[in-house]
Amino acid sequence: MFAEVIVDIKSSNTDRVYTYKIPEGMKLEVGMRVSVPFKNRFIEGYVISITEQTSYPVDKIKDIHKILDNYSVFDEKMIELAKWMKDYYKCYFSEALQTIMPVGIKRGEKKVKIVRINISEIPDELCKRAPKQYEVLHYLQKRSPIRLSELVKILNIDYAIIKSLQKKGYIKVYEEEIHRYSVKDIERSQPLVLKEEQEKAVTEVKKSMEKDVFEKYLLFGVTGSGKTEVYLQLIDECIKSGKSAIVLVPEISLTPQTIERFVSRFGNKVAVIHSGLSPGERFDEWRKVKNGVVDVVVGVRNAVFAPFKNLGLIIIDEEHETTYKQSDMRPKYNAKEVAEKRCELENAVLVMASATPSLETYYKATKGEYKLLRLTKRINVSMPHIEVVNMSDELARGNTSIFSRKLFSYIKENLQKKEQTILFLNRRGYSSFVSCRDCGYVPKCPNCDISLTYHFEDKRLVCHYCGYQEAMRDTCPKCGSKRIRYLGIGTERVENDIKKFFPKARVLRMDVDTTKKKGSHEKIFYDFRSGKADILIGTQMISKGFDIPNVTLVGVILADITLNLPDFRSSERTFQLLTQVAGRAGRGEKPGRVVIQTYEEDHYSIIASKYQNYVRFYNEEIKYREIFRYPPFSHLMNIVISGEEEEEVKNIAANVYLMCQKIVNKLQNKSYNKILGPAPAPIRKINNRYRWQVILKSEDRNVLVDIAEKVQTMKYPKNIRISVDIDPLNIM
DNA sequence: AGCACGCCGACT
DNA sequence: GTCGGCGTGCTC
Ligand SMILES: [Zn+2]
Ligand SMILES: [Zn+2]
Repeated sequence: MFAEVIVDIKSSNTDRVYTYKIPEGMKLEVGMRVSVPFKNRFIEGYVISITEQTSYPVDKIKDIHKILDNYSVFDEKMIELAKWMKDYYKCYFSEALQTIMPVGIKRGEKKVKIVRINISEIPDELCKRAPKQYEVLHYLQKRSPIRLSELVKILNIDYAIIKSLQKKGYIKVYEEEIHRYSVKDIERSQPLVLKEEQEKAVTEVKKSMEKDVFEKYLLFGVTGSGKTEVYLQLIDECIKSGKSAIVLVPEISLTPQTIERFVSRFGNKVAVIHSGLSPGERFDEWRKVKNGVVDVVVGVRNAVFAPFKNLGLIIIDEEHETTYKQSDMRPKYNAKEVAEKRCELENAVLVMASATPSLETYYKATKGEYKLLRLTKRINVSMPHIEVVNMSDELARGNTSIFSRKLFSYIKENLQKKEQTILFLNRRGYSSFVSCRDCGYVPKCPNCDISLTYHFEDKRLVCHYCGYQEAMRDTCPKCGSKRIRYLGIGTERVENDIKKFFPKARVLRMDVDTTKKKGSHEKIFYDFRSGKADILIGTQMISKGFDIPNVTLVGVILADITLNLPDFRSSERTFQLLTQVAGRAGRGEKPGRVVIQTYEEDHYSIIASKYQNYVRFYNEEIKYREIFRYPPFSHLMNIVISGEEEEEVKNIAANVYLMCQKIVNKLQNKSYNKILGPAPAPIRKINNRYRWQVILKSEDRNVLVDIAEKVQTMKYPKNIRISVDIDPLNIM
């Protein structure tokens, strides 16, 4: 008997199946982790199938060394899922499998090679005789011990150098283990009586679950329409029919309150996977699922891989959230797509829910790919009163402060009434844009229609998608005004101005600076909630999460910042943000007021937010997407080239561009394909590495996948790194 | 010749 | 990703 094994090596030429012999008496199962001989060492591998025969010459086949766990990690469907992931996201098979695997499973077994210097003085003759070896020793005098792989990368050397130093006894190389750093009783709740719309949604989804068929739903429910109760009753139905359910929740809203709602209904049948778990704790939760101890998993992105044997339902709360996309690590997967695939493989039902669905999702719902369920009525929540203030008017009337007269007077009133205020300001971010203070005009790229980024160094306006450039203007092309310049405000400025105008107000600030420490985010919320401050100033983070009943005023200092992010989704982000921010005002019994300050009061995102009308926003935005062929009318792919020498990076980026062009030109089908760039990435330098990017736009996702394959297997100079993201949600 | 070092291909 | 083998080129 033979086992087909995927080995744990991240390289394109080992990304295939290797055949091993199963020794007599070894009780090997499909999906087990094993240790196998590979060249002259032992490495980890994953058994993806067991066969009677093999086409590979039997005399060359080695035996499996040993089984690593006493159970199978992946069932057949999970292996199928990994196969799909590696093809869909163009990653190695081993990476897909490791993404599905719980991190804690490896415990202390993983080893790394460590290099330690063994002499105090570097022999003089080495300097001339073997300069590279001298360099290594010189470096080790400053930093030793160090990981071998790190040393090789930093000094850009070959392993042969280490080998000869080791032979001479100047250094020692040894293996070391990687150490991992190392629910209470809640009163049970009863199902609530559903309102008509909720009842209808539950009945509809229930029908599909009973039929055991793969079905996809979009639950489009306004803020406060009781989506969670719908989830709870669907899960209840699912469990009753002997199946299990997964609920994906954005990290930020996985609060004690949220967890309590699930635990109070389903008790110890619920496992919670949040990002604060240590690898060991994660592994424990994973085991609970595997052993059938729980029926429900509530968790963040990677909870989509919860290894239920009989999955019936996946719910994705706040479906439009970008946290469902893993953008920092390979594979760059989106849990929404993975969930869809998993449901297909398991004949389960997928329910995606949002008050502000992503354009792609709503588009698919209009095309009938997702069945649309609506919750239009708010339960026990009144809609806040939303007002938009045109900041150009304020300037025209001589008000140069960052607060409009309206917002200023509302803040004053709120302070007198002892009611709380939230002032929202988008993070100034890594890029800045230019706008006309008189008419709101913002220079955009003629090719891509995204806002141009202002570069302070050379005073030029640059498009981060395609590299288009123009000189900074001194007059507005729309109205002729000379007041066209960089626009941006930081949270410090808002805090200072509040202190200046309202010296007695107690202010809390919540931004990247004040929330660096773990738990500080929660502490600020707790302090504010318990009334320790009158005004909370914050960025993105305050738009979701905790309910604060006493907040009756929300001020958006400058909606333009979000509106002009260099991203084709900036309008969508703005609408989502403003809707969420509006939901923060008046959640208690007191009615809320929202003031949105902007220079672009006629923008459809702003108008639709004012009337809290998603469909109105959607109808405008979808037109723009179609004209400029952005998703859902195409797929994007972002290729980032990084390295220490900017010139080199730029040249490689140009090569990558040419290669993409060659592939596109050779295509037989006449699909729409466009290659943009190369352009400097919005974040031009990270960790001393310069970054350039090439962006591709294609109607046919397979074209992008093919190019991703070629780009990733191409040879590059050492120190040049390539990162490919298909369907990116953030282009940085 | 003898060593240093970069490059290439194979690993079941 | 990691290893050994091999070719080149420099020094003794
Ligand atoms: Zn103007
Ligand atoms: Zn452009």
